[in-house]
Amino acid sequence: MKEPIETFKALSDETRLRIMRLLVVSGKALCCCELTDSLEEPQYNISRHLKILKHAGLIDEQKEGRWVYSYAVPPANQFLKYLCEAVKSLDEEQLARDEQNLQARLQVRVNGKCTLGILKAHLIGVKEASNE
Amino acid sequence: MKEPIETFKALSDETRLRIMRLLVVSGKALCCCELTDSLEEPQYNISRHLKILKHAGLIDEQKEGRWVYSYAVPPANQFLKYLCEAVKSLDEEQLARDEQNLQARLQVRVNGKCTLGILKAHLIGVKEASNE
DNA sequence: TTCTTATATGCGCAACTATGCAACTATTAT
DNA sequence: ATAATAGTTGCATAGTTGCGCATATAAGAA
Repeated sequence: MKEPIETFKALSDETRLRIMRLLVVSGKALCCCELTDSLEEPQYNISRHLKILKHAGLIDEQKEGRWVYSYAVPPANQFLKYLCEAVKSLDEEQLARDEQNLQARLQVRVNGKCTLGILKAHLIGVKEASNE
Repeated sequence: MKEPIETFKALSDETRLRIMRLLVVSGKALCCCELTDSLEEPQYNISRHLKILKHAGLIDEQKEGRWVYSYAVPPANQFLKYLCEAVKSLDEEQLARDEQNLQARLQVRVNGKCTLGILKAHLIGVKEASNE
């Protein structure tokens, strides 16, 4: 009974749901800085939420030098398959924006790999007042 | 974005997930005391969790005299349909026990309606040490 | 070795959550 | 009207969660 609860909990946070959505719909393995730039959330939050998603068994990761690529684990049972479909079926503006940001961000990959780190400098350390 | 999050949150609690499961798989409208006897959780908790599920739009209710019958709302979109299927697909011992308790409890309905209140007296007010 | 950089994490805090208890409302029965 | 009963809710509390900040780790670059 713990497992499904933990899965629902993992998806109960907006940042985590946004991350899952990008991983699931893109089908790609994305590094922390790409997710940071796409969601426009502080890097340390992305990192923390990735850890929670991983602990819940929804994602896994693969290290490549300084970069850690996270990807959605292929659903191991019906329950996870349905949740995955549920995430895909969401139609929210925020998610569409994230996906656009990701598309743009993926353009700067070199040979299919991230080489740049976080481009939106204000997301690295401190959260600034947004003057946009 | 608030809505899917609230839905996931609603399903992130064990008691609520158990309630939803009973409502979804039985397809019936169940009153608070039937759920209390089935889940063997204090009545006031069942009541509170029903309120949360209702607020999340997953269930609705229908009053009949002193009884309040809650039922799973037919999923209004793909997202909810998938979640509903996910809940149905769960295979947990606890859920099986709940369903057995419910079947037994439904036997005592008269003309398809509950007439008895809570049968397991210790679930009414105070939570006692279980000597079973 | 030293610097840079991608990612991770300890700390403190404010907000939220589930719970037990007790008291309450609302509806039916006597 | 009074009692009984199905369900609700306010309060206090213990536990959890997400966040900002600062700093740490780890791996490549100079």
